[in-house]
Amino acid sequence: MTEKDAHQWITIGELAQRSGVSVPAIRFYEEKELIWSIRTEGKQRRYQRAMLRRVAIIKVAQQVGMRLQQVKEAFSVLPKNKVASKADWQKMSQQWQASLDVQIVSLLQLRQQLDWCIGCGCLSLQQCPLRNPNDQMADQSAGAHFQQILLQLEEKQQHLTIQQPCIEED
Amino acid sequence: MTEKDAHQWITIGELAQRSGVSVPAIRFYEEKELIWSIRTEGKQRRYQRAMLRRVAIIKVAQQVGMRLQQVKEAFSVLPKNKVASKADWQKMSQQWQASLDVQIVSLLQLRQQLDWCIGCGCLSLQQCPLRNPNDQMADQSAGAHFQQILLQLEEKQQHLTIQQPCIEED
DNA sequence: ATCAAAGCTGAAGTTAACTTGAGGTCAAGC
DNA sequence: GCTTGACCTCAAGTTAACTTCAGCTTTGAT
Repeated sequence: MTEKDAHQWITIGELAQRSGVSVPAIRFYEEKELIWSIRTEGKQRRYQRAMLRRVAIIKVAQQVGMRLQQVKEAFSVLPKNKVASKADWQKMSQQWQASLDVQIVSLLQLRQQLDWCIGCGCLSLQQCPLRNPNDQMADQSAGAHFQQILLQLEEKQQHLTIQQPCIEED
Repeated sequence: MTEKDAHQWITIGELAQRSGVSVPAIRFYEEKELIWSIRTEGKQRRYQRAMLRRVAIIKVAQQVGMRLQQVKEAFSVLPKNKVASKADWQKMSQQWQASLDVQIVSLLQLRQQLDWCIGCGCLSLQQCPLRNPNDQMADQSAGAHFQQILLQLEEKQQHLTIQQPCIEED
């Protein structure tokens, strides 16, 4: 192994520590084929640094209620046994967007249902999104209020941080 | 029981069917104290129509990755043994917003990470949000792009419907 | 009065996503 | 060359959120 090659591969402990998940969890992800490794002569796992990105994505996806199976399916468009290129990730991105958007909209609806629908007094009225899921956001004031929530969230994002330790690669 | 009283209480079967979850699931939620009922002389459960709202909230919350325990905690600010008032729901709403916002921001980050960060070529660059979680969205173009995503989502919401059968109450 | 559909309890089974433990092997610094 | 922390496999245990099953009771329509 050259100096450069040595830099290319990391141990399971390093992957675990730097991505913030446990060592057995990493093995579990590999068993489920969300990530992959090569083995040393002594049968120990060595991961490419690029796996850090995958584990990070797994973690975020789980935080928002996705199953490992869904993540695996999303990853399935990425090439096996070589590092994914920019184009590969782009392809995955596109295929994932629809379900991500459904997820985001669900959350926004939940937030609205609590923050706005209930808060503004439509608890028992016809225009409540909960009562009329197909017809929601129909009137102007609803749309305006929705946009306002989005703008507030945009601000909030500058300050919020999700738990995501040292990731540094490629 | 008067005509009006009879209308007030629904069976477990009706609650299940109209909220779109199974009968055992309803019992399970009650056992976990997310909902409650009174009993008939013959020990059968009878629910207030208002429980439909709770079950609906449970379902949406689960879709976005929340645990029943979290939902229970959120519900805990609502009054026990009487129907929650508008003020009660408002109180719950406020207490839930912070964690909801974290959740939404996580999702938006995931979406961005795939759709924007990777798609635009910063996969291996310093300004990637994945690499610099504390410093993200710092520059102008990032902010502009983020806002654009939000606006697209707003449109999308008019067409997307989450699975949520007949809810009609109070 | 009867009888089927709907309900009841309690216990056991299921799936996802891990964790914990036992018993043995590798590799890197002294 | 040896020791010790990191790694290995395999198996069993755990928690959440239910589902399924067995055996019995209630309800409501005829």
